[in-house]
Amino acid sequence: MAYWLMKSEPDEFSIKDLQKIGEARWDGVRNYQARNFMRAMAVGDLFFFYHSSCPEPGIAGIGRICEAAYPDPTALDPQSHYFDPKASAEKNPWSALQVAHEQTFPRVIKLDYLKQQTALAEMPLVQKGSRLSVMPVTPEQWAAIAELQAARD
DNA sequence: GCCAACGTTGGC
DNA sequence: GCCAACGTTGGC
Repeated sequence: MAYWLMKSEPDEFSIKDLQKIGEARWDGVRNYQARNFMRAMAVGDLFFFYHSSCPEPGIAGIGRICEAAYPDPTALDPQSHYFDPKASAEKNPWSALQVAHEQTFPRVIKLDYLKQQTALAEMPLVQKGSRLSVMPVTPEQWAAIAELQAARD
């Protein structure tokens, strides 16, 4: 079992949206590095659900992978915001996942607080200029964040 | 809304 | 293969 972190703009899709519907497709990723991480995910893997481009950027909860990577249908849909004219049914470079809600944190663990944690200094998330939207999380980092979360409630 | 940093595109 | 121009991300 592996750990990950995935970013989403809460205006588009938030941890509460996932909680409401229970399970959802994670799609629209259009970056090769992020896509490669998605393809490395296995059923049962856990991920931190991160809220980006919003008033309070930070980790908002936990989700679980319930279906491994498959071709992202939004790349083929001309109506979709994520439509890729270069993709075809035969050759679709983009991947989607099915994810399930696991936990919504009572309070978002804010980015500025995460940045203060020396245990998390290696995470792309806290590094200047990094825009990676899907990234691996080490067991140590996962434990450190879980501890931050537990310590506050 | 600004802008730094990054990824992608395309001419050469 | 280089690199300038452009588009996007995402914090602030």
